[in-house]
Amino acid sequence: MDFTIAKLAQAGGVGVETIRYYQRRGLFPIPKPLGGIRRYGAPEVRRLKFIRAAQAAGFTLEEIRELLALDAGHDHARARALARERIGALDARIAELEQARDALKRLARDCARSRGPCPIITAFEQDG
Amino acid sequence: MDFTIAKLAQAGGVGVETIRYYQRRGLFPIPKPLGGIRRYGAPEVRRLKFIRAAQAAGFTLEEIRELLALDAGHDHARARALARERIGALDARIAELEQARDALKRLARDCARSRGPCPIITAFEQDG
DNA sequence: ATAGCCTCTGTACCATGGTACGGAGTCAAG
DNA sequence: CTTGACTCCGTACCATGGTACAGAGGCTAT
Repeated sequence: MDFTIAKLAQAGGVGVETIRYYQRRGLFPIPKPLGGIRRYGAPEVRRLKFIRAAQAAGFTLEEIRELLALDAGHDHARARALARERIGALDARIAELEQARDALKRLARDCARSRGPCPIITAFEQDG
Repeated sequence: MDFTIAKLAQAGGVGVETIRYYQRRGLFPIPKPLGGIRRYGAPEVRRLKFIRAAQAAGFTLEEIRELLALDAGHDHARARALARERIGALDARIAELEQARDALKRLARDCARSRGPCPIITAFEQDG
């Protein structure tokens, strides 16, 4: 509950430089130090975890900055708009990756059986 | 069937500079010009489409370069190893994106109904 | 009170996948 | 036989998301 930047970084599973980077990017508040060194606590750990989770959902740091700037979470409309936008992008990306995965699976199967040019390479060349 | 670089780029839906970049990266052969200017044909269009398809599947340009270097597609074993590796990564990434999407969907629904702090923001802070 | 580790600040550098630009050469049409 | 569009080449620059490092100062244990 009383962290230096290194402890905070460790708690969030990131590097110290990453925290500083987030501070520079405006994703992270810069607490006023009690004498030269900044102290962090549970809210900062949560914020850090939020950033990582949002990143996993494909939000860019800039979008995350905006989400965080919807101070205390009272601008529901804007947050929902960002969420909907991201859900759409996620649906599209998931479909794309599934298609790619299924194509690769088929090809890997065929490849094990065929002779001559590898289907993994030739197939992509046809319908790519 | 007789393309300059601009036509090739157009056929593949990329920019001219992107083709040159691929040439520099070794993903693309540099045909010997018939006098100062290079000519491309159907095989180059296929190769370009292959590159774009492989990118959509999440291969890096370096991996694509390797796939293409499995000259004429005869190194099945290596191609399959790359494919399997990529399939695993795709499965993992798809699962991650699905989880993120489902979480966002739930939150967007809750957000429409709630008052006070927005669930989209607070929820990520809990379980992020 | 000093060694040794940590912090702060600023700046530079990295990988990835391009994108832009200047200068010179090429090519087809008028 | 020149104009205008395109090509080639090299180099520089861009965004994204960090990562590294130098120099100065702070903190803690001995």
